[in-house]
Amino acid sequence: MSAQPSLAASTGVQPLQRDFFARHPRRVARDLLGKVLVRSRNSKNGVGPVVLAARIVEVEAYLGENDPAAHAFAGKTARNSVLFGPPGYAYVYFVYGNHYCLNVSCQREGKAGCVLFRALEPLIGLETMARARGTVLKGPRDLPKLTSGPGRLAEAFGITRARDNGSDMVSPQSGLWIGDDGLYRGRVLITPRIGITKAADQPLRYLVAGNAFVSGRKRVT
DNA sequence: ATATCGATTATCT
DNA sequence: GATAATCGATATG
Repeated sequence: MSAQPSLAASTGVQPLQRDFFARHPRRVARDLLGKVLVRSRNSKNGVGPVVLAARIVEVEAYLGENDPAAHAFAGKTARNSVLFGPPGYAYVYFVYGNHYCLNVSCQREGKAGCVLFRALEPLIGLETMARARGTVLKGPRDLPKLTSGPGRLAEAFGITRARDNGSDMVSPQSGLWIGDDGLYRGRVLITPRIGITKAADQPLRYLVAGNAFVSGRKRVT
């Protein structure tokens, strides 16, 4: 037994294996629904470790060099090099001069592919997320604005390219990882991807049916 | 409730 | 110089 309980133990979440990500982005995207994104890092004022956790409820698959909408489409560059590396690593990019977006690499070295995180359902550390978002929680109505949308969830988790690009999302020690708590059951809905102009018709967006934290307008299904 | 628009900068042509 | 895997504010029904 270690002196401190492991983060996996304290959150009740077991990290995913590398193999999970060594598959086609469509498979990975589908199977990421219901898993848990965990942030752990030392706090600045030394009060204690910061732990954030949220359930993944909406993602999009990007298919690499054959997908006109993917950052990997034009080949490997300094910006997207993580996508061409091994699976299970964080690809963080900056967009519209304002926001960071989080992806996880898939498939295998040399074969780019990834999944974009679009919405989360907060589980642990809601107040910290609200602070990071520059808001104060007054009621349940405020919760979706914390983590519904790729830019919002990145801000809530304090994700930046400088800090997190290239992090190993299979290792709790990296401070940003994905795990399974075995609790989730939900129905999956598949729709076209959002906010893109190329290949906008392909159904590569995966979401949990009826979940209140999914981004975009409410939908009756 | 839905539509439109401006902000702001890394990256690529 | 143009564009962008977005968000929040403002305008309008």
